[in-house]
Amino acid sequence: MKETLRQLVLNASIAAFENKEFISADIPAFTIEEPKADAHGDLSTNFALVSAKALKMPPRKIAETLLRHIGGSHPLIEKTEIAGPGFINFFIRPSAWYPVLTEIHAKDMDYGRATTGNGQKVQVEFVSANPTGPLHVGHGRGAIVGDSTAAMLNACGYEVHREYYINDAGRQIQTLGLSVLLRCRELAGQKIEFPEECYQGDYIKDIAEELRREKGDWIFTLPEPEAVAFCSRFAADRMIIEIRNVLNSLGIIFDNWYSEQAMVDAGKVESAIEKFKNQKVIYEKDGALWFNTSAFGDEKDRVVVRNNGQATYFASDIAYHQDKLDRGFDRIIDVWGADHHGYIPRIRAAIEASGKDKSQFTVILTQLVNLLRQGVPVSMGKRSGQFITLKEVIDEVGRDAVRFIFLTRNYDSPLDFDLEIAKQKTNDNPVYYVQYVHARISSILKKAKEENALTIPGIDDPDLGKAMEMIREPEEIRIVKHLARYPETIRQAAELMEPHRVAFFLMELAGDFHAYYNKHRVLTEDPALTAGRLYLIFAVQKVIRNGLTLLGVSAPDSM
RNA sequence: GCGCCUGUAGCUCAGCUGGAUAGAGCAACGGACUUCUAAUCCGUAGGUCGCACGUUCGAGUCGUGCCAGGCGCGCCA
Repeated sequence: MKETLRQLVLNASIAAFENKEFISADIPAFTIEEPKADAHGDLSTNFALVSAKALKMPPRKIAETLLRHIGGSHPLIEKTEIAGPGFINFFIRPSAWYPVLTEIHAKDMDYGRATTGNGQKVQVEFVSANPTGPLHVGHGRGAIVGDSTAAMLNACGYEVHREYYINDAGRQIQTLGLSVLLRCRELAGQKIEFPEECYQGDYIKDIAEELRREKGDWIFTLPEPEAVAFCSRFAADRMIIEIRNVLNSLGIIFDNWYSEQAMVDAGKVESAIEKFKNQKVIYEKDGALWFNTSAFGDEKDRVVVRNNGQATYFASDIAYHQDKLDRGFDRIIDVWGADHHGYIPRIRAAIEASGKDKSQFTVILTQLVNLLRQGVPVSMGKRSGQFITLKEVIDEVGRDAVRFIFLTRNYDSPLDFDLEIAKQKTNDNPVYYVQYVHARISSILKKAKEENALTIPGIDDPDLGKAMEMIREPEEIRIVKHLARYPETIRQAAELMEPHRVAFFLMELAGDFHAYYNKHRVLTEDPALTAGRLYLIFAVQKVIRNGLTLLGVSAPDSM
């Protein structure tokens, strides 16, 4: 619809130019958009305002000229007007919206899908929490934002690859192993000193118990370094399984779990360092190796290999991102917690140093989550071991509500997650509001089926046209207009990587539907009217279902 | 001190990359179930868009400077 109008406006401006009424055919970018107020029509353009300078004419004069060339008898347009400083408002004929419904029914699950991605390969890496402890709600936010962003990119024709990077090399894994080993000794009755830098949580004890069940005292026969190494591997494997289960319970499935250790073992860190040494972006100073990140906009250069010969975390990340590029992804998206933002410039430097365009690399920073219970902050201290895990939150609140809550905020804003509010089945928790639409419509369709005289017209049904003509209540037109915006919403959400736009779209659509439902009956005495309304609400149900699916939220038939 | 993010109704948040009279939900108040699910709807009330300049036909949106809060600024991960 928008595109049709855009063409109409452009053609009219060209006609005016050829008629020497406009002095230029070079028109600045103008918009076609839905005005906020219904009184301003269905669609509106600022053409006359933005082109006033180029045409050296007052906006209202431009608008008049343009409208004269558009003429008064377009099949889509009921009427036009010039308003305010020079907006042109278009009022669309109700019948012009009907094809949207037919399109929804024809495309069904594919309604809203686009091909703008052109099959480009995109990798979305998210969560990637260290396997040294359970996931918390902050990880949950990244998980859900990452997963839904991936889903939206996929819906727009990108070939999406979801990946989890496992930090299973390095010191924190050693610490994990040591923590477990000490707990094993404790279980065996030995007196131990449990260091403060070890992981304090009870899950360490659980893993230690499991290890003892499987291996008994065997672990104590190993020399300490080997025992720690074994415990590290054992514990990390257990943690990964646990993490995977929790993410699965949110409906999140990764295409790949990428092991840092495996990458190191394959020599990829060394070869990446070698490569950048040859390019002279890695150099030696004070016995350490440095990456020349400041040449790419970072505050200062960063150490890659310490003077004791140990590679830093950054070295692994250089190699990892190099490997992503080598795997042929056109775009790389990393979802990180906001506390890692200082890390972006150096990773970006590593990407640019390998000759890639920085636009191919995007970081989504999800802001902090404050976990509350009835407005009171819940302690999140990892050190104390006293924290509420993501699993506990999901168990208490439910998958759909957790996902929706994280998706009704821009990831840029810090988020208060109140467990008590999340549990309530009210409008503080709008997931139910949206799902209720789906359930209500299912209920109507079921009833229509039971009264089997009432059926939804098929696309080839000769009576379809007549049925659609019955859709003319303002509340109905409002819904159809809303449905028409769905594909654009998905495109924007994907392009901007802002899945919350879809959640808000659904809430607004739900609002329109509930208002309609309370005012009008779908199942009536008039077969044509009923058919038209069934056609409408079935389309609503499909869009709600499609949108919820992208958000990873279920669309129940009854509630 | 420097960098990133945030600041919109009492609370939680939107605001479609600059449009017209700034919107929802919750909370408050008043109404609507013998009808397809009341997890719903209708109405009332609620605002100096942190503050100040600037950019232009037009600013919650862009720029600069302040103020407030959060998070970062290791040869840690």
